Amino acid sequence: MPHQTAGTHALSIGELSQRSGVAPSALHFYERNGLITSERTLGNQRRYGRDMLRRVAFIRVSQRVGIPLKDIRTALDSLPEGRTPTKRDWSRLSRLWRSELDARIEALHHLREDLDGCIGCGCLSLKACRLQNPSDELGAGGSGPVRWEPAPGA
Amino acid sequence: MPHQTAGTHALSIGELSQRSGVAPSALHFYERNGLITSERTLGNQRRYGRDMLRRVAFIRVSQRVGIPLKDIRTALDSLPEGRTPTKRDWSRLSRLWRSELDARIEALHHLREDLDGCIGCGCLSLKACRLQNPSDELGAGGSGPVRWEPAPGA
DNA sequence: GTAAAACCTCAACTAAGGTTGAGGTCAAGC
DNA sequence: GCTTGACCTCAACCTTAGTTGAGGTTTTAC
Repeated sequence: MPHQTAGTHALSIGELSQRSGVAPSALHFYERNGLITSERTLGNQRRYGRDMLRRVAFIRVSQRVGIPLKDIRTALDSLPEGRTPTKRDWSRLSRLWRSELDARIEALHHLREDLDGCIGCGCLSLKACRLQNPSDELGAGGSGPVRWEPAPGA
Repeated sequence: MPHQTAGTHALSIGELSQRSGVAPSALHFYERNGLITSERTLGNQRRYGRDMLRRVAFIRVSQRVGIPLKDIRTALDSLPEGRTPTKRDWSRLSRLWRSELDARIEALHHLREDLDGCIGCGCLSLKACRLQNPSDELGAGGSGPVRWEPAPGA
């Protein structure tokens, strides 16, 4: 540990890990995948700017919303280069997931209705039961709603 | 194709695949994992009873709800052996996922509230922002609510 | 100045839910 | 009776999101 305990110095990977609650191996992984960046010491050890704390925070929050890392990366790539992102920047990004979350909730409500129908009839019939014909709601080849669940078979 | 086109004969894997919309490779996979079963012809080809249609249907529906195959298998194992499941049986199983779905919806609502807070302040602060402290709601080592999302870091 | 803790890279492994391909067999129709 | 499509097994591979371990280097603390 360096002398400063809560100052403004660059963070080692251990410190970032501690403060963000994300394992060092995961931070390595994020860096390999372009989600975070680091400077290096003369001895090749990573040093993170303090804005990386918020960046990692954003990554975790996004994951909680269910966004895949690939998409999180795309969002992060839209941050301005050359300057530390402001609160306004982060605010904008967070807003991105808001509609995602709404859609997800909507879809679960639908699913619940359908499930209730099926609980009632116990049918699960391929012909009659809507639960059996997701093509209905995914557009069956058209450009329907976004497929927000992992979509097992596709 | 056999002569009967819509009768009551046992289904080949191709037929089950067609009628259920699930790829043969996935059916193989389900069988390997004990989610479905088949008889074999003298020539070692799979023949499925017609109740497998509903079984596969249940599997897909469950996946849409977000239940992992392992748990779907546990549910299926609770079906009575020796007789074809009735609608009542399927109804009971479907009801199993109902509370699962409710919990999921609940959790997303919470998350949305938290996200709204963060959109407002743009903070993502490790100290102040609830989104940053999921330990709050996961009990931080206690036995809190069920962790229903993949929980990336744990 | 040295020991221990922290760090480095790289490769291999994990889990879920499958898909793909090789090499060989079965069954249906003509 | 033979061809063709459907089927069989088994092993390897895919994606996502990482973890684990080996073997070696840096930093920190005393």
